[in-house]
Amino acid sequence: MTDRSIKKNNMSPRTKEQFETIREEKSLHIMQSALEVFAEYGYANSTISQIARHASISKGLIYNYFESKEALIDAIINRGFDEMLALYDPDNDGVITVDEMESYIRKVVAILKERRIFWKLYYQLSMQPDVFKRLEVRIKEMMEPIMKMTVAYFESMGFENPLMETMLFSALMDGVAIDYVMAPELFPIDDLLEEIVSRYCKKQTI
Amino acid sequence: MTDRSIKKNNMSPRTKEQFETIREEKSLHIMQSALEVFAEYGYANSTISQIARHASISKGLIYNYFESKEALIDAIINRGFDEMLALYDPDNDGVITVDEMESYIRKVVAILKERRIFWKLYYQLSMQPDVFKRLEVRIKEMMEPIMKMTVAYFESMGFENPLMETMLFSALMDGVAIDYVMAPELFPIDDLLEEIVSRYCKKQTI
Amino acid sequence: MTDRSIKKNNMSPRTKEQFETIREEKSLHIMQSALEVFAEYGYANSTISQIARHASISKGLIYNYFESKEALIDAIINRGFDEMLALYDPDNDGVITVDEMESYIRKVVAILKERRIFWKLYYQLSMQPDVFKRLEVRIKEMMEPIMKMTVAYFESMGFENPLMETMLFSALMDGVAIDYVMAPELFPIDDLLEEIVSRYCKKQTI
Amino acid sequence: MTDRSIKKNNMSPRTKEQFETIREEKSLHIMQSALEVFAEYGYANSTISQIARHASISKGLIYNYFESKEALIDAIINRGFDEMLALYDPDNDGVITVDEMESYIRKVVAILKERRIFWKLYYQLSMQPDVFKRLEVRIKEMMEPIMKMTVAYFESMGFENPLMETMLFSALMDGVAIDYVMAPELFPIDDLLEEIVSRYCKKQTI
DNA sequence: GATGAATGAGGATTCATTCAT
DNA sequence: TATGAATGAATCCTCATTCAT
Repeated sequence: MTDRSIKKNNMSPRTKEQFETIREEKSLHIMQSALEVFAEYGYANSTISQIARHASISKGLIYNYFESKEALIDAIINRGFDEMLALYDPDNDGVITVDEMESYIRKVVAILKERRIFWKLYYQLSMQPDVFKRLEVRIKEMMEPIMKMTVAYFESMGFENPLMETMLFSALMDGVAIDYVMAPELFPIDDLLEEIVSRYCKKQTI
Repeated sequence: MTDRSIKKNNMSPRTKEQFETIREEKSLHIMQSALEVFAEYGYANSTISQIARHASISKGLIYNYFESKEALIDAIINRGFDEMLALYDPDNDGVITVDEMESYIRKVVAILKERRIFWKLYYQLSMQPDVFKRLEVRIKEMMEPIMKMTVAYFESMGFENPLMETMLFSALMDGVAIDYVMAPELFPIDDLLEEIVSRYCKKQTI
Repeated sequence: MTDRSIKKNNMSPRTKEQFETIREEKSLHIMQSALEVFAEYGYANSTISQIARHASISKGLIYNYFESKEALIDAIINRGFDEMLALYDPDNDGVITVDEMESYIRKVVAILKERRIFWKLYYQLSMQPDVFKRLEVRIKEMMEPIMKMTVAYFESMGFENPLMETMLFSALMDGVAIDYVMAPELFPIDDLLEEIVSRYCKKQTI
Repeated sequence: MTDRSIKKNNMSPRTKEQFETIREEKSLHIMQSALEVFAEYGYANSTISQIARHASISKGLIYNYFESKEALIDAIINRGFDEMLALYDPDNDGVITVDEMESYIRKVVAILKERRIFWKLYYQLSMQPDVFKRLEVRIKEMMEPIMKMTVAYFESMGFENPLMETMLFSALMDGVAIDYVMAPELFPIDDLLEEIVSRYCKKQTI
């Protein structure tokens, strides 16, 4: 009560901060709702009306926050990438240890599980030629350090052909991700995770 | 019957077989053109007009051969599946030898290379929830014998957990396929093929 | 006056007059901003948001002063007309002298130059059928005395067909106004003004 | 009857010529219908639906013939210009005689009367800043030879300041055109025409 | 008075599909 | 069989206007 009266102590307009908070929250809400709809029905099959309904807002409001349907999906994807980078952060310049590799693999799987819907949409879009073009640059930016790290890792592990090993490893991870994302209930990702870890991160003793 | 064949003789219109051949060819031509357009622009972004233009025919004619855009894509996919099955034909009920496994892997990659565009479209569609539903049954039908075969293979090879090995193997093959299909010029599929073969089909000698 | 300065001293609320002055000023500010936007982009292409931005106020505030976009443009036009009438004031009931005619012509041109933007908008709107209907009555009201005066003038000057002369004169003035308003830098209105004056207001001496 | 049976003698597709005829006719029909709607309600207030209804066709068909509403109005204006140029054709390089000037003035008025609706739309649009920009180049192209001719005429007629005379004359013609186009029933254009002719094309005899 | 988030009716445009020829 | 004109439902997007604060 007191709380409330403080908040609405007068009829003056909202402060800049209040507006910013609203924008931030609503923007996220729209992105989340859109993500769900896109992932469920596919980007092309989802309509702005559907998203608005799902988010319990009006169509027009979406355009108050995003220039277009395309800008909306771009924002969603970019935010997803940012989140992943924040979680992942591969700023290792030097040698990757076995432990670090294990940690990386586990992180990838954890993110996959936590944000499965996002990754479902991501894979859906990345197969779409036109969207792919828009994502290409960011994807390359993101993948490069990871690839480098992986090559370095396999080198340090004494593999004969680290580059090929990296490609095999990447393909495996891609395949695991897609198979899981498309049918999580059928895909025992945790078991596979352990297997992959034990296969790629066994500390070579003796 | 007789009546008909008599009529056909003067003014010599085409025979029934000729008609059918023409229909068949035209139908294939449309499917091929559509495949190319779909793969290039994505299914949803491709219009019937575009396909007609690409095939150098009229819009209307497409509807003479296919009920709808959906029927067209279904026909393309089914034909692709049929082709693959024809090439592959895994009717081995019994034990799979190492040679057979190698042959299988090589065949998959060969098909992938030969009909890359088709597979690009296939992966694109299979990520699309609505299309996926239509494909699901056929995919499962196709995959089941392959999965069975693979499990049997790993069993016969004495793997501890053949089912998991199969999933890892499938994920790897999926990943390889997707990575290749999306960026063939960057992906050294032939090298990887040899590596995979040597890894999974090494005759375990003592 | 005294009153006002007293009240201002103790944080006290503004007087009624102050409020009205503020309202009046803000209202004028909005009208001026809107005029500029309308003239630049055209009435239909201008949005309330644009006007608000141009006036550095919020959208909502505009509706605090004007019922609607239509009411806003009406207010602008009416104010422009009022200003013109105030400047012009053709309350001559009797005979118009040559000097009066000259003065009238000069005034029209002066107003045109001073408030070019307004007239640009005016011509823009008057060509728009729907807006024209709303303006029609006022325009006729304004034009009638001017027309009458002009007819009387040409009569008094001994023209054979004063009505036609009036129409020609009006058309000329209209044409000059439009040509100037649309491309002021290309149109030597001052030279033309002198020519028109010398042509229509030469005191016919013998 | 016979005629008809010839036309529909078989069920074969339309020939290229037939299609071209259809396109040409329908395109003109749409432009004419759109012109009427635009002139009546103003460009911005007219909807494609309205035009379609007025033309008794579907909305979609309009887009089969014109890329956009903008392209439609551009086509209308350009066609109007072309028609005028075809009628007018001022390829006089040398001296303009009094008769030619008279003929020109009469032609302008005749065109104005014949295609009043078009000119009403034209003036409406030319006041619209955005449309004006698109028309500007063509207008200048069209006006230049006319202006040149007029200057030459006034020069040859021994006027002191032919350039200013040309501007006055143009302004007068503009004013006449606009006044007539906006309210033809109130504007005695034929009388004015005679007056203008007699004023500007009197053969100066001694 | 002032703000800008929110609404929703309305308009331009697209495109699968039909149909007359 | 083959053509492309024609349809109209569906969709994106805009923007005047309202409203809570």
